[in-house]
Parts: sequence; C-alpha cells; structure tokens
Amino acid sequence: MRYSATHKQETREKLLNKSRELAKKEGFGGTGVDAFMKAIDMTGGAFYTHFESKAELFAELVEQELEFSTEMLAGDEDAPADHVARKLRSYLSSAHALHPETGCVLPTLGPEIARASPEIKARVEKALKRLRDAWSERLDDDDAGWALLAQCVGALILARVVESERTRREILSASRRFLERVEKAPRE
Amino acid sequence: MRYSATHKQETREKLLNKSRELAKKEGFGGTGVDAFMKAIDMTGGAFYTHFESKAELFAELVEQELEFSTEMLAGDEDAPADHVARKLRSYLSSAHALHPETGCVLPTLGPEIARASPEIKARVEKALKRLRDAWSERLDDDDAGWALLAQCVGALILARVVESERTRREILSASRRFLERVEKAPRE
DNA sequence: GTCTATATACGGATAGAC
DNA sequence: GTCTATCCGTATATAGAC
Repeated sequence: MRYSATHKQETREKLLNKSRELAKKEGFGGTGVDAFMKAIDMTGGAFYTHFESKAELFAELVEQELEFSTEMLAGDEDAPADHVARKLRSYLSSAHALHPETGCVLPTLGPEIARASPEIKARVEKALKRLRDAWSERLDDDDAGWALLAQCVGALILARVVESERTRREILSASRRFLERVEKAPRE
Repeated sequence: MRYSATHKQETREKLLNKSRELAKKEGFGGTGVDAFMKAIDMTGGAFYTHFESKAELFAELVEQELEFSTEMLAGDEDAPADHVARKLRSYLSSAHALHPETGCVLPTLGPEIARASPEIKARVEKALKRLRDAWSERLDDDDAGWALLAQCVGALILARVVESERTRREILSASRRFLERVEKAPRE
C-alpha cells in the first residue's frame, strides 16, 4: 500500500483532535464534514474512511472529551490536599472562558449532548458520576460533587454570553468566592 | 386589504412564541425557517414579511426570552421574603429539566448566544445584570446574585446531559441542598 | 400577507480514479 | 487512503401569482 501501517490511525487521531477543538468553538451541528477535514488539510470525501457518519464522530468526540476532562479534574491519590480548589480556580478563569476550543465540553456542547441519543447520554452520565464521586469523596461532602460541577459549568456559560470583559470577570470571581465560602459552611 | 389591521402583528407574535419554544427544544441553528413557519401552519416564504433574515429572528427571540425570564425571576417589592428561594426550587426541578421548550433560555441556547454578535451579547448582559442586582440586593449578598444564577444554569445543563431520571434528580437535589446550606454560611 | 416555485448555496454521503 | 466529481436533500432567501 502507498501509506504506512500507522497512517490511518494517525489521521484518525489528528481528525479527532481538531474536530474536538472546532466543535467546541463553532458547535458540532454548525460545523460541516468538509470543515472538519479541511482543518487537517484533507478533503471531505476522505472522512468516511474513518467514520461511518458524522453522528459517529460526535459520539467518539464526546467520549474522548469526557474521558480527558474527568480524568484531569478528578485527580488521583497523589494529588495535593487542595486539588479540588486548584481545579476550581483554573476552571473558573478568564482564560478558560475566552478559549472554548481548549476548554471543557459541557459549556459548549452541553445542549447538543442533551439532544443526543440515550447511548451517548448514558456514557456521559457514567463519566460525570466518576468525577462527582471523586470530588465528593475528596471533600467528604455528598452534595459538593454535583454542586461544584454545576457551579463551574453554569459560570462558564454566563461568562461567555456577556459582552464585557469586566462583567465576565465579575461572574467568575463571584463564583470563586461563593465556593470558598461554602467550605466553611455548616452541614446539618 | 384582505387581512385585518392587526393581522400582521398577531402573526409575528405567534411566530415569535412558537419559535422560542422550538429553538429551545431543537436548537436555533438546528431549526430551519420552514420548520418555524410550519409550527404556526404557514409556509416558509411568508417568513420574510416579518423578519429580514433568520438572524434577526434570533436577536428578537433572545431579547424576549431574557426579558420574560429576568422579569419573572427578579421579582418586585411585593414579592414574599422567600422569593429567591422559591424561584430556585422551581428552576432546579425535574419538570424544568424535562421541558426545555418552556424553560430558561440559557441552558439551551447559551452556547449559541456566546457565539452571537456583540450587540446581542450586550443586550443579554444588560438583562442578566438586572437579575443579578435584584437577587444580590434582596439577599444582601454581593456574590450570591451571579453565583446562584450560575448554579441554576449549570445544574440544568448537567441534569439534561445524563440519561437516567435517578441521576437527574440527584443532581438537582444536591444543587438545591447546597444552596440552602450557603444561606447559613459565614461571610468574611 | 401568504402562497408556490425557484435561485443558489451548502449539508451529508457515495463512486470511481489514482 | 485520499482525491475529485457528483448525487440528493435541505438551507436561506427571493419572485411573482393570488
């Protein structure tokens, strides 16, 4: 054959990586197959050597996004004591708000995932539950896992729908202070 | 003319109302002009008597959504003392999560608004700031306005991307309990 | 004001040459 | 495996009849 043994796999990986960026920036539905392929300097026809359909790319892409994100956010036993607090700070940053293409998938593709197939949503649920469990266990707080996640996702959405950088920073810093305060809150 | 004096205005209102529902359910970009018109039993061609373009409909639709939502959530001086707590409970309900078409626009069209024009985002910002101010003033808590809004939007997104009704309820109830707890939290 | 018909572009997907 | 060319459906938008 005219291509190396690993060529197809490499192309697929490049395609997935670029697609994840593009989809988070412009929306998955808003990006055509030709645009995904052009981003890796290829033409539309070659797409179907790697995926049966555009929908299959979406499934793969969401799977990878959640795998990477949850692994990064959850942390392991070697993580420092303030691991969650650190992740919250970097998640709730202007840099994150200004760069959806390299950020968390939920504030960008959340609504599209919500409309996706039960199979996709079941896999998303599994990944999110692992992250929630990790955070709740680490903080010894049953509610905090889901609540901190929600605070992160919601604050990013708000930060991105406003126009001024000033308001964007207000939203993010209010959210950060709010969460710090809860660490000292009483539990019944 | 063959139509009453108020006919055009009535049609436009019907179109806007139905479009707001449809866009929140299927996404604005994912819904065609023909689909919007068919929802009020008309054909696509008539759309352009009422709007110059599909983008103009988006601007109008987002404007109305935020006007209605923020007015409803903010409350006025006649509202009961537990006004915000009531709104939080109804926002963070399974009913809301299961019915995007009649719910808040941010968890459904948030990412599309984030990609919209500066003019649209500036108007969204103005409406959101009014709501934030109302809540922060009512709770006498500078951070709570933005933070509660973010928690609401994020929890709805999470509740909608998971598959099982059980997990959906867990997310929403964790979020509600978390917010109740903060009411008793210390402020520095 | 709304209809049907249509211009024009772009969407996802396939066929066949290389 | 990737290319070009193409099929076909659907998208936004316009033109002209009623």
